[in-house]
Amino acid sequence: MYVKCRAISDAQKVLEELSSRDVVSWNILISGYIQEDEVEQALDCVEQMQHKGILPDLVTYVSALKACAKIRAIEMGRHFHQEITMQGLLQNNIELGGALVNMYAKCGKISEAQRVLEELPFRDVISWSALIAGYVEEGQAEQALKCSDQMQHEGIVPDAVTFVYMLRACAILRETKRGRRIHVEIVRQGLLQNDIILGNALVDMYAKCGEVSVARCILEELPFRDVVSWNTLIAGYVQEGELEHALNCFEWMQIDGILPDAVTCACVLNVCSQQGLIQKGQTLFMNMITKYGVKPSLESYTCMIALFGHAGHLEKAVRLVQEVSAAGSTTLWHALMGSCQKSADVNVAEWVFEQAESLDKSDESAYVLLGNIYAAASLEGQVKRLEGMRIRNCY
DNA sequence: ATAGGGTTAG
Repeated sequence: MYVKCRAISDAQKVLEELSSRDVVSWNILISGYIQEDEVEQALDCVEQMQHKGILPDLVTYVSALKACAKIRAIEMGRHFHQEITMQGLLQNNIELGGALVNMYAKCGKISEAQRVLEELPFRDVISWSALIAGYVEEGQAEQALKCSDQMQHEGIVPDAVTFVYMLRACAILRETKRGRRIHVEIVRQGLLQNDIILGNALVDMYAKCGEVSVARCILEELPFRDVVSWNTLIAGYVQEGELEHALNCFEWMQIDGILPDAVTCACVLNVCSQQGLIQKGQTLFMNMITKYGVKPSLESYTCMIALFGHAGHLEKAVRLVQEVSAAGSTTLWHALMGSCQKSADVNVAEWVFEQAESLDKSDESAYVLLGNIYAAASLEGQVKRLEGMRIRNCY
């Protein structure tokens, strides 16, 4: 109950207070920690239970492998694999096989994942999909599609998850034709009616293949859309250089009742920055906090500073740098000085440098950047003078 | 009673 209510510390407390604990109570706590992304704790529990003389069962191993997959702990994963083999647990349990293939695939050990799959007494759509996923994540899209063929040759029908990976493979290869065949199959299975993730993967496949207008049609025909659907389409337009359309989608998504998230804001802010759309960028930057509940990241600031910098609104840019913590300011001075470098304006760069210096004398990067700008303008004397200053101020 | 694979940027 506590695990399902996401009150993991209460679950832990109850477990500690039990007069006796069996493998099931431990398994429940372990799966709870994994659910909360507290993977180290989960693995710790596996050790603790063994220490207390309780042997892991196949459910424990499934969770343990999932934990290893999450943090790419290949050595520990191999250790569990060994224990599983010694106990002969793979012979009669299909879930364990899937978890094992997934663990190797997530750790980037595709050939081991492949070998494990081949040696399983039973293969199903899940263990196959885990392997296909591994190939896709490694960028080996051809292999991923070959696997899906082989799977179907064994009489196993792809499901929504398999299709997501097959579509991603097509996107990597820009294989619109193959993607379209998969699309037909998905429609035939009626999978688009209640699966937004699959719908989004389809939109993404067409977008990445350069068919953004098709992607848009798919998006519009989905039974509903979420923030990822719109982000995918916006990214597609950006990729094709259709920035106007990208900005329009930003409006459409809000009309559609979807609140932009951090990904949306990052994309749109980049578009504003590329296009020199100061007003739009500034409005978005303000709305992030007040309307969308998105805390501007360091990248958002970098974007705004590049935008202000290129437009010559340096006071605004400097004020923005002053807003963020010292930890991020180095990056932002880089961005600001960088925008001076592009316009090759030595005077402006010097002014920005003075602003930076008055804030943080120990920061070397401002010296390096101004030095580069002097060098680009062949002002060797200034380079030397600056070097002298840097040595005095930074050491 | 507890357990396996999934989407978007740069």
